[in-house]
Amino acid sequence: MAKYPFENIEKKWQQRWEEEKTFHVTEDPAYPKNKRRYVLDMFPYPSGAGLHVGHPEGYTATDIYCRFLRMNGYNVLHPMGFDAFGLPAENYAIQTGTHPEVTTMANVDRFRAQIKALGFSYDWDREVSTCMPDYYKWTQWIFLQLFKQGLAYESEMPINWCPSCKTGLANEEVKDGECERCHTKVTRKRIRQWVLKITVYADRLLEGLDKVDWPEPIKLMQRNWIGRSEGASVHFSLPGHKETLEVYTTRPDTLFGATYMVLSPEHPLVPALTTKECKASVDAYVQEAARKSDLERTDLAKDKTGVFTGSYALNPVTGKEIPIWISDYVLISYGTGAIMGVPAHDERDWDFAKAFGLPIIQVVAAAGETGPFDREPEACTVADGFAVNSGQFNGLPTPEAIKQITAWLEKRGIGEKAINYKLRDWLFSRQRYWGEPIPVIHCNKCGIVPLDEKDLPLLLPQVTSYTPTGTGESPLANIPEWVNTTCPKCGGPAKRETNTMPQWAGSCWYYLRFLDPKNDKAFVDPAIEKYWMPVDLYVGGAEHAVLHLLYSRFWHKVLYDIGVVSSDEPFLRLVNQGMILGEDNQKMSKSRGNVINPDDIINNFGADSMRVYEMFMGPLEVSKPWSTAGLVGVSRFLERAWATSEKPIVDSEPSAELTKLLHKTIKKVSHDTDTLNFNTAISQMMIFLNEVSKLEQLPRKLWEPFVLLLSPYAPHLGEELWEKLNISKDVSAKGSSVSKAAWPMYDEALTLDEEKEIVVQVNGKIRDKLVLPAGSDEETLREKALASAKVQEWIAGKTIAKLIVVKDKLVNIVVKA
RNA sequence: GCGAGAGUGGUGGAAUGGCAGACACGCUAGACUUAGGAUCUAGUGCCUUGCGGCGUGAGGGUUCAAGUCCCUUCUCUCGCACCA
Repeated sequence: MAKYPFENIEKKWQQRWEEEKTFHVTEDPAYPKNKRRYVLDMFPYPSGAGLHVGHPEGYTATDIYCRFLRMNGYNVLHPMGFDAFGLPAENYAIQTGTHPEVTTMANVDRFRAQIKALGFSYDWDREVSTCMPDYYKWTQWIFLQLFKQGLAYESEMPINWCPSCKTGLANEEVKDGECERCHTKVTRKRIRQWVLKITVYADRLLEGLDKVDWPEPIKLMQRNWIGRSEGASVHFSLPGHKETLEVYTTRPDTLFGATYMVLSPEHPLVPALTTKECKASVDAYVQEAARKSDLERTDLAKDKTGVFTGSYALNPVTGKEIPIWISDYVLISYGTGAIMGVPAHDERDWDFAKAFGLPIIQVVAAAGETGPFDREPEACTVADGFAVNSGQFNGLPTPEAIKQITAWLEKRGIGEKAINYKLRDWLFSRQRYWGEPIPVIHCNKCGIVPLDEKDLPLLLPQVTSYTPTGTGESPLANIPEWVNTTCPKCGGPAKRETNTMPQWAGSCWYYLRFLDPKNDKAFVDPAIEKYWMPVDLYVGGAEHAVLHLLYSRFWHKVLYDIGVVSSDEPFLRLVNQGMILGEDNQKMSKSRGNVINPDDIINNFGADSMRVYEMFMGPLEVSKPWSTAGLVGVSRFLERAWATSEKPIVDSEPSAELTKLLHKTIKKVSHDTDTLNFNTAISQMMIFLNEVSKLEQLPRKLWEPFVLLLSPYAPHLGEELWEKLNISKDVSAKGSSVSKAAWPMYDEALTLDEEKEIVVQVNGKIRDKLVLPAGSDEETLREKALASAKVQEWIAGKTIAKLIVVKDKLVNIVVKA
């Protein structure tokens, strides 16, 4: 069989689509709200390596879905753009002196060409790149809104610092104590930073998850990251000091068991609480802790360390003095940076008390435990139970004890109900060049002054050196003529902010810019925003579970609160595509040499084969290995479709059997495409084609619907086959495209079989099969089953205990010896 | 350690609690040929000469019936990791 001319076909149709703007979309009011869909891909970072086979997986899925929706009468917004600010281009600039804009634009061009070569139905008139001034003008504008809302502030806390990237990192960017990007060990550094108050939105971000159709694991990851917990604040008085020591605990019911306190080494009260005798050891410990990296303080040092401060606090319920220690197992960044030590009911406190010989008092007993409870317990128990050794609260089950002790504390003004989060504010500035300049000015007189909105965009200046200073200042700090400016408020001399925004900034809101990408009056026109938003389907990798997807939701909620967007959640439905592994079942990587290049596949097998194969590999959501042999199988399927199309088209009626198969196929492909189960939809099309390709002549009634079904999957071949079909109808004129044709309908009646194969089981084992008219009643099934000779052999001499009949499916005869 | 997900032929994978292995790859045999990642036909879970038996990581359970539901357990992948 001749190889089908995919090179010509694919080039031809890609040109046609481009020239005729086939996929250009407008806010046509004729479509009611329920006939509009916004289907979004996670836009790529245009790396120097070019497109990866992973990219087309999600892009093909959404493309098929969009084409399917259009053919079903929907107005579909399906845009693409580029996440174009980022470190690799800047690092390349440091090595070669080439401006990041030059490399980035070259990479964007390459990515665009590669993406277009796959025949996706994007509206390219809406393309955006986050590094373009007319785009980042609005990123800066959003920053100003955050600033005005009091959600952006400067801070000088010790932060995660990547010595290799020479920049600060957000908590979300640190994995296993390493920089997520370059795997360098993260150290701590104290420099001035811009921080966004994402914590203010913690509850809203949590609640919003209940409203969206996202994979549960992703929701769970976000919930865990936000890490809300309920408990109580307790104020311990400090004999000899005016201050009190506040701690946060989720187990106020264990207060009677608090036998010591621990402060984080960074806690502000440490100097005041340290007695003369203990000063030397405390100072040494504090210094040692400051020197350690986070990793050393956690992973490598599970053995508890700490020193006594020499001071005591009063346990508010027992009135006893308990010693105050410092230890690095208490984190300054969570709660109040201080804890009460309840060794009997907290593993960490148990370890600490054991290490330093501190008293351990049991205050919670398991249900049924009888005591006595006056001895030191043998093991730490964290489970709920009932209170013991807790005075008036004895006997209360844990939840009730928590309530009552909290109320008791509140009444005396020494404690109250409290809520805490693991989520920290978002460290938003980077000490690098290739990012959005933060649009604020530092004035000696007026302090921090935001730029006026009319002065946006604040352009990135040209620099001679891209090398980060490494001292905590960006390369922008080395350009005096840019840094030195005048204060917009007082007109006096002032300095520009030299930090830039992280890469997440541009990707936080790109889905909004796609709506109205050329608007220079607003970041999006409100009417257009209302027309499309929110995003109906968002497809991308799971690696963004807590980074991009949390940041985006945060910004979106702020934009909602200031009234510039109409929904409080941006992405209604999220689907994560699985990773495509190498043929060796390992993650694709240059070092393993198992990388598949999409360009090679397109050149050798065509874009349609690539698309259909990636969808045929398995379910969209799971990881699966690449197999070139599997690709060949799909390629043969398309070859066969082409070969079949070369047969003479006839208007005669197809056989009843094939008509039935056609209607079953339309039904299954329609359903499976709608639910994104592309692999089984393709399988059904293969079954159909295997039968139809046996014919000598091709009935139009079979072939037309099949071409329509195939066309979202293999759009170039689809167009070509459609054109071939319609030559006699003379509608191959300009503007005609299979993508504008109507999706085929099926007749439910024609999908039903007249005869059903009935399985006959004896004691659950298949002993015979009967063919009976569909809908045969139970009585008939029973009679026919019992009449079967094979069945008779198996039930001879036995008594029938039970007889189960499932209509149109099976008969199970349960017999006893 | 905690949390989540996944374990089905030689391979990728199908299966509203009702015929396990659709579809595809690979393999075997045959046909054909303009030797092409051809094409066509038949076969292909394991054991057994056969009747038949056994099979969805392992072990229990519920059910007339379990890949599917429940419990226990193992392995792998991912996420979090002293968050009080």
